Amino acid sequence: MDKNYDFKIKEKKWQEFWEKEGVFRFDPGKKGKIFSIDTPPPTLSGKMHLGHAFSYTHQDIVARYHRMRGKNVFYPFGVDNNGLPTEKLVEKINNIRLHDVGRKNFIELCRKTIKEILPDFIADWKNIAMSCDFSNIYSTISPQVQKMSQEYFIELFQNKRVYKKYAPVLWCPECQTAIAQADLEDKKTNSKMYDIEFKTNDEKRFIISTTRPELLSSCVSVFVHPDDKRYSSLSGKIVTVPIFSQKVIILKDKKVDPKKGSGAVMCCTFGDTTDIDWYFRHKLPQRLSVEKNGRLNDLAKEFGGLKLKMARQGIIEKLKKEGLLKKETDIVHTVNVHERCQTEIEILSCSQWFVKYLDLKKEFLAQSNKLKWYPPYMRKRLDNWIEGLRWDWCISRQRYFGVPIPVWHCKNCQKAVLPEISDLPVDPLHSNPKRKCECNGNDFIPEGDVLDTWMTSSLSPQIALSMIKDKKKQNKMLPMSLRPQAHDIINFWLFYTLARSYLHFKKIPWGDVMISGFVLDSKGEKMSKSKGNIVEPRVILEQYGADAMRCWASQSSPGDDLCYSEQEVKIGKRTIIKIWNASRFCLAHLKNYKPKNSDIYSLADEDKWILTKLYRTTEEYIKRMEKYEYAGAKLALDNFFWKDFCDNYLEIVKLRVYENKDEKNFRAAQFVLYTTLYSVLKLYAPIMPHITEEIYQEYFKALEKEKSIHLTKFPKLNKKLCFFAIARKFDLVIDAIAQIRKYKSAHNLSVNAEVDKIIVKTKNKSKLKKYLFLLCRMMSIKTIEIM
RNA sequence: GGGCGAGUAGCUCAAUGGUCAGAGCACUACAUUCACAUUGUAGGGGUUACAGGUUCGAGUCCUGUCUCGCCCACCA
Repeated sequence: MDKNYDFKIKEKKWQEFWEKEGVFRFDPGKKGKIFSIDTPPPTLSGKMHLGHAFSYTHQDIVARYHRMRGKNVFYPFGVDNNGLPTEKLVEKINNIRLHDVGRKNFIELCRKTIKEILPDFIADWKNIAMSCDFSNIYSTISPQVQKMSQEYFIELFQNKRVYKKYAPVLWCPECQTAIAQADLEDKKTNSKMYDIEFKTNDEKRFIISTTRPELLSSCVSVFVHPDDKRYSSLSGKIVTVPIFSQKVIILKDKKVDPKKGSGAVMCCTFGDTTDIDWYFRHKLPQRLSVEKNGRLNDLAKEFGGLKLKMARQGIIEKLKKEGLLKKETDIVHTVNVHERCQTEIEILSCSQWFVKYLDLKKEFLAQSNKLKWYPPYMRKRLDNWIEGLRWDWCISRQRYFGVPIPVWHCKNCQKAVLPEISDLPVDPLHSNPKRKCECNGNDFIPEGDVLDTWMTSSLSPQIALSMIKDKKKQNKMLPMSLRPQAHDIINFWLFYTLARSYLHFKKIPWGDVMISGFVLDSKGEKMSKSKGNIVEPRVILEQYGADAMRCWASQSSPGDDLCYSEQEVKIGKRTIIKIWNASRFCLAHLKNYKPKNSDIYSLADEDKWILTKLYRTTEEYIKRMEKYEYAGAKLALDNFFWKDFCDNYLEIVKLRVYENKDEKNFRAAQFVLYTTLYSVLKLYAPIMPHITEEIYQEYFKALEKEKSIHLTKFPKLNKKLCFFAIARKFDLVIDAIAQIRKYKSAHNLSVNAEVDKIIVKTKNKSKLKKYLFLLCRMMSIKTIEIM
């Protein structure tokens, strides 16, 4: 073995080897119980961020662990490259806006851009040593996936779970599309509360408070609290809205908070969700003055055509001039913004497609309860979300690059006409139905909207399994074993997948759910471009390598956030070097050694001690890993490897391997070095796949049939190599060694310094006696007295 | 406002209700041929956020308080 381990050369070498040899290719016919993973298909973006490197490492450790436990692991890989996120990326890269270039050109540009950036993007996942089957990567915009997405849409349509309706919807004026409840985010904003004077028909003046004076033209009523005595005489009266002069009625509703502002509030169609509620409950008229492009329309009179912010300024100025603006107060309040672009959302009425599921909350909660959550408390997040659902799922997007909604509308009777399954995928804009409408009509208006990207990615279990040719096998693999993902998309991807699985199959999509936390910067703050505290995985890989990065990532438990610390990546690198050097020592004494079972009859007590510790460590490691506690498993292994094996056992065994006097005794030591080192490597393999592969190939491969350490199985827990009583006795020797080291350290002596006589204090005089000779030789002491 | 989680050494975190609460990092001292200075040995460092309670025994269980983080709701 070389003196130094060069990760830059070796990591690349083994990644290429795994790929070339198809080490992680899935073979449905292979022996072993299947362990299937619903890998999160990363959303296509320029490059991987550290949060990805972190959470994908966790799932990869799990995949590698189960593979080495003898399971047949199905670990697919896909890329989510359709819909709004991809469109936003393409707009950014090419510095264009979708509506400016037109549908055809934009879709072409999307395809071209994806083709250019996809290989580099996928390479990032290979570089962190994901053990996915990369021989067959799915893409959510591929014709096959589009076909599936449309097919399942049609199924929902036929089951009356999907409907189109003219209704108030959440709207992003920036992206110019309807969005869903899940796409909202909170944002704290500095704003102003304006007190504006209204006047009733009989000239009574009163104040309403609003943060959105630009919606005055949309005002359809004024609300006060039923018990608010200040306004009891006003209710039922007609008021005139300032500037726009529409007459509206004053109504009572308990939702009004008398303490807020003046206690009187205007209701607009639509300012917020309360307005929608009032619109339906009080059967109010609609006055929609906000257009889809975020500008006011003619209802806003001279402010028509202005963007909302400009309109607000103009309206405020006019109110001031007319003496109707009584007060401005600075406030900080939270507004809903679109998660993809941070633009404040509007509510407007238009025709959209929805998945009807609000009636299924109870069923969804029951499904959530059937899942095994790691950590368990994450379930509450989902349950909370399900309980708080208020809108059916709006699934249509007024965008271009996505899965088209496979529907035509009959011009004659307005009915929706759907394609045949065998004709999928279709783009209604470029094809016609193959048969006439039921009404005999033959003229159609194609549906131009595309599906919400989550409509497709919520089918990830089906998409992943569709890559397995054997249909029977596919069905048997549902539910899948595990969904690993980060906690930020529990409300999106996890929920939607659970919902789809229930709607289509009445099944849970997977048995286990493992949730990863976030990566924070060294100060515990979120990483963001604006703060300039982003750490790129590429930089870490370049400097310390993938194994070191994985070593860092594996110290956090499921659900826990982790602060990035370069110092801790360095510890990962140190561990790798330690493994390398310990292996060099062991292998130097294992030349031409072939393990024989008979060697165990000559085991010395120190051998039995370390083998027992190994047994216990392996047991603990497996126990932890089965519960997805990779951090705990690693901790147990680190302690064993560093302290028990390197610091103590290797130091003790040196006497024997260097002097090499007794053949049997020597072979026993070799047996232990072989067994322990090999076990340590295997147990480290899921966490640090490259260094362990390198040492396996260097030595163990010649004695094994598997072409990669990652295809070998973990050491079996063998009771024959477990000697609890002797190990307990030998702990006294370890204690004595510690005492002697302490003495030498206190007297500024080197560990090897010769000492004439040392007195060791112990309660187990008789037990320790047996080991005095060993202690003397190991610690360079002439005589030891025990007390 | 509702829900969830966390609070243990300077920092990052361990610890089935059961020995004197442990590691790593950082700090200090010492040690250099023999796997490894990308090292080893040792040392200092604690009112386990606070206040009660249950128990033979509490970092761990219960109640309350405080602080921080996250999710959801509110958004006039």
